[in-house]
Amino acid sequence: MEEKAVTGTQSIDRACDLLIRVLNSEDPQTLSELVSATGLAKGTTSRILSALERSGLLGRSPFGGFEAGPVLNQFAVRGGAYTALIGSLTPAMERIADITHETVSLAVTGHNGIDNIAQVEGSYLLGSRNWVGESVPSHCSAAGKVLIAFGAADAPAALTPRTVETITDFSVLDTQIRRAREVGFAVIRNELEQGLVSIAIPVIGENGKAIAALSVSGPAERITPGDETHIAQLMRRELSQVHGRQQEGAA
Amino acid sequence: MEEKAVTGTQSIDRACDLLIRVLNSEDPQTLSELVSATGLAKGTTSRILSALERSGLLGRSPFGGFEAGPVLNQFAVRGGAYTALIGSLTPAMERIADITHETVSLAVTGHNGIDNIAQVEGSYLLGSRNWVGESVPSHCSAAGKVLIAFGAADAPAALTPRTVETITDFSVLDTQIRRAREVGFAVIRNELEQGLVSIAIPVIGENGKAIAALSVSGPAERITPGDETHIAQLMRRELSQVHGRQQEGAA
DNA sequence: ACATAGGTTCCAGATTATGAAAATTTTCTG
DNA sequence: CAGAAAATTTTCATAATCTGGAACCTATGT
Repeated sequence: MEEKAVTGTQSIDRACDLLIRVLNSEDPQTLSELVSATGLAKGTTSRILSALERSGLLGRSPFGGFEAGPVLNQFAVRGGAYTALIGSLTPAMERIADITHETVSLAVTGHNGIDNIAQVEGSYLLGSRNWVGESVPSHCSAAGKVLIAFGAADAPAALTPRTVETITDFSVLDTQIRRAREVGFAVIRNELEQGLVSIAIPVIGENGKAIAALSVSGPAERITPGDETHIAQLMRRELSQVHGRQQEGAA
Repeated sequence: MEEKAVTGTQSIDRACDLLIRVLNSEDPQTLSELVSATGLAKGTTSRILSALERSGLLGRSPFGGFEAGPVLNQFAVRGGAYTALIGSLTPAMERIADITHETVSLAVTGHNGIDNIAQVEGSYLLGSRNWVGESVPSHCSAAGKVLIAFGAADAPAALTPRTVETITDFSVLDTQIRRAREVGFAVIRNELEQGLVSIAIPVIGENGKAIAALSVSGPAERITPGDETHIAQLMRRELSQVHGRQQEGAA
């Protein structure tokens, strides 16, 4: 289990870390904040950030902090790799939301967990907030379980608990994964957040592998254990009516 | 005129260059392609790309090439810094397109030229294609001239010609910039592409400086020199009706 | 005007990135 | 399917590059 150390890229690893920290921060990050967050030397940090700024990957907020630069903002405007997938599935997601009145989400395997890439709100007032752009651990999300079950994601190295009901035992997780593979859907109930229930099915790409997960989420009071199979079937039905290929998938 | 060499970031500069090349390519880029494009050693390139992939900034296409990774795709889904600006100006752009029947574009100062970040099509069949996500040099676009005139962009170091009518003389450009500052709009006519006319006005931010440029583009046969002032006035009128602040601007 | 915090530049030193070549994997091709 | 060719990754000795502490700026606030 020895983490084989990768060498020859210290400065690049540091630069990537800094860049990603800035991209994942809501507000511009100052040099000092990044210095204390990373523990790097002030001079080193300044030099790396300047290089990233020079390349246009980072930019400076008018009030003096680092933020995403023109190159990446331009990239965002062009729309990332998920655009085609989201576009092809949005109609189905809207129909599912219409029928269930619950929030419908689309997620893919991200670099560090499961990335939520699209969401359609249900009509209930009490529902999930918008978590597009956020990531969750794979072991405590329905989408994550389904993506693991269908070979598109890995379980995290450590099963960090989010609630008292979060799965923290690999054998339990494994059992659920196997069951998900059998029945074709996965569920979480109070495992990510108290009172939150979510049911997910895989979105299968042209190569027969899962490329994303479609899920319905709502409060445990509304979505009973008896509803789970029904909701999964509903999602499968609507998904099967998505005509044509879903464009190139996303990892 | 000596380019003062920046030192201490060779590897990071190379990594940024590789990353940006991949992001700006339509198709996944293979190692070999990137090696010959950059002239770097094979081993070095492989090592740097692996580091970028490890961080999630880059990913591997199923067919074996480098493409934007999950971290950046997730960033794109969240919507970049321009989202608020585009959102607040889209209604005005649509009204302008309705009235003129021509294509209306929004551009900001990018890292290497002028970046087109939004576009509304006119009703004419003959019109500009969608160039959202692309960049043009500042000296041969109307948006670029206006952004230079209002202090939001710089002229390129070299005035590379795009057509026989492209301005290649700094004194001519300077005269036009000064004129643009006086009349409040800028024009290109056959300077970016034969037959293409574009008229741009600045979008002024809260701090009184230009943050973007709004432009109308169409064929020279339809947009005569006599129309220029008229179109600029129309744009200014619609822009002035954008209620409220335009959110935080973009550099 | 002074002090303070935040940021940049400098420089000697050794850790770190480099690139040629070998090893490995993948992709053609007959 | 084998065997060759191409593409990619890994290895390793070398020195060039990056590092980090301290000095040096420059805003901001008192």
